Amino acid sequence: MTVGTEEGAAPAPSDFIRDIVARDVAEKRYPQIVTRFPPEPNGYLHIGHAKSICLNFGIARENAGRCNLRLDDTNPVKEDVEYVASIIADVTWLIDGWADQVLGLKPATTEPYHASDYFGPLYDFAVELIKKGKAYVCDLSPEETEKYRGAPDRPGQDSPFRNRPVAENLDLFQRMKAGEFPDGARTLRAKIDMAAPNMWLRDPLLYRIRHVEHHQTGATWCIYPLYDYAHCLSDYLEGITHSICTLEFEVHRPLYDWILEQLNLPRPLPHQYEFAKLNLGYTVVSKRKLLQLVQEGIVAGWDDPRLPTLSGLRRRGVPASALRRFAASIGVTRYDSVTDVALFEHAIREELNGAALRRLAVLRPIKLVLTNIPAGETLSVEAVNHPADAAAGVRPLAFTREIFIESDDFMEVPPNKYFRLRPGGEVRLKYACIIKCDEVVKDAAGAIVELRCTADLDSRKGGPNADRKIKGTIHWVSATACIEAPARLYDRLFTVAEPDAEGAFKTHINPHSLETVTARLEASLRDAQPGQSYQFERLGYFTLDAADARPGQPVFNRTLTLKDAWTAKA
RNA sequence: UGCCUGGUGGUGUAAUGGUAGCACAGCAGAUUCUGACUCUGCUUGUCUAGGUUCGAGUCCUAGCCGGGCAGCCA
Repeated sequence: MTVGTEEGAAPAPSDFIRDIVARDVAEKRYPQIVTRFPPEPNGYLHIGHAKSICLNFGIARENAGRCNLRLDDTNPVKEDVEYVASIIADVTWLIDGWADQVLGLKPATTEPYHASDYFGPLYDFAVELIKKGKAYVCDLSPEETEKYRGAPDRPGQDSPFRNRPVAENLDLFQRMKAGEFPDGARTLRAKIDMAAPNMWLRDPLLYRIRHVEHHQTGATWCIYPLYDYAHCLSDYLEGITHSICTLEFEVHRPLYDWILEQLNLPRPLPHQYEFAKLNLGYTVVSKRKLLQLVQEGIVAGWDDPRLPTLSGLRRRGVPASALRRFAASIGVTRYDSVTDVALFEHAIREELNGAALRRLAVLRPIKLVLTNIPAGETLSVEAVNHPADAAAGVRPLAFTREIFIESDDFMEVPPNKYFRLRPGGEVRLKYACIIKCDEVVKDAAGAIVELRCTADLDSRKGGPNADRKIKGTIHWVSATACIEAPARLYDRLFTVAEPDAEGAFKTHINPHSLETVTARLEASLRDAQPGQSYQFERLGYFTLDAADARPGQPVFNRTLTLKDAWTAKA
């Protein structure tokens, strides 16, 4: 098998974040570059996360650094272990053979880091903030808190609890932790500035009370830190140097820096940098919307091959290397763009063209009888497994009197420049020989029943007519030696490039995003291997469906069609 | 009418005061036992207006347009 070469094909990626890292390396600001990928376990990872994973792990591998996988699990109400398992599987798959050597896990384990690992130290830091007069316990209700916050163009008001004495704050916070108060009764807030133009500096909440069990820490805690408080300190505790996130966190950066500053921690401190998240045409990349598609049964599950989830893409047959190649090709900027799916499809085709074994299969068959081959006779022809890789070898193909060809490959009244089969016309059967169409047999209703043709057996490889020039070459399978299997033909899930432009993405669902046909396949495909890509020649790339295929009973998913310059025009 | 941030061909990106380049897509052609792959060529761009400068996509000013921010979500 030929492998993809996305790392060798492109120059080392360069972008504004890597420029910053390079500068920090040159100035020796850190002993080692350490990044992190911090998903919240409340959903499945998607192609947008792949961009972030490739960025963070890429920077680590280019700088002999480390990238920690960290589950950002500070909100037990929304999170679940189901998601933890899928996240680990997806990240492992995506970086395997590429950046697995820089994957940071908890020391001496195969466990990823968890923000919940730090609940203890985080509590201690909070006590310190209180002692410094930088945080206070607030008794305002959620509604009152919102009211006091003001609005972007209007300053907020100080909470009446803002100037509580340190001793009282300490006592109250300890009692919050001890479970003395119900959910929502009190919070711990940073004491910053209720008139700050940046809303996130208006005494942001640090801790809230939630009497729920956590999937990692059980019933140990009933107060849970909020993102802004937990994230910067988790970064600090892990020795993260470059904390890379998406643009919507930009307004949080002053708070990230503020918390670390107040604690007077030994330097160097981590720094946050933001980049634009991925938007991809003809799909949605948002956990919330993906969840909706799954829950409403619009797709079959998180790993539905039509979804841009990593598990869906994997099941569809998209190799991890194609995702990496794609990520490298789109770059990293602060410009909020919509990437053309063509860029993604190109990356997939680049990888698959090199990696896929060639096979013959017919999706929509027409029967074709070669009248000069006796019934019951089986000729054998040789087919190559990969035209650009002789080491991939050859295989025999059964060639018989009755075969199937693709219905698209015959037209009674063809348009100009159609160089497939037509009445009285000739075409080459790939790897076999040239045939001539003598007769079109129809039923009473006028539908084509079969084509009767003559084979020029001298035009087989090595024969006297082997080099006869014929414009068209089509694929085929033996009608008597083929096998049948379901082939799932996927198309884009949405009919428009920006399904969520008006916020009603579900009105643009493509009703034809999945068509299942019974394909006729060359017999060797009975033993198709899981995880292997196959190019059904002239049709596209296919792979075994990991969930539904059984040994000897293949089920194929179409990853992607081949580029098609003919039907695009016709 | 608050704050932050961004605008380079159809799309994604590069150019860090000095020839606007690359990839994708599109178009045309060559090649082809895959109308694929490969190869060749072509079309298309610096949001606007001023200013600084020998020279501006880049610096300055003003405007226009887009994104983000008012969860006890992340």
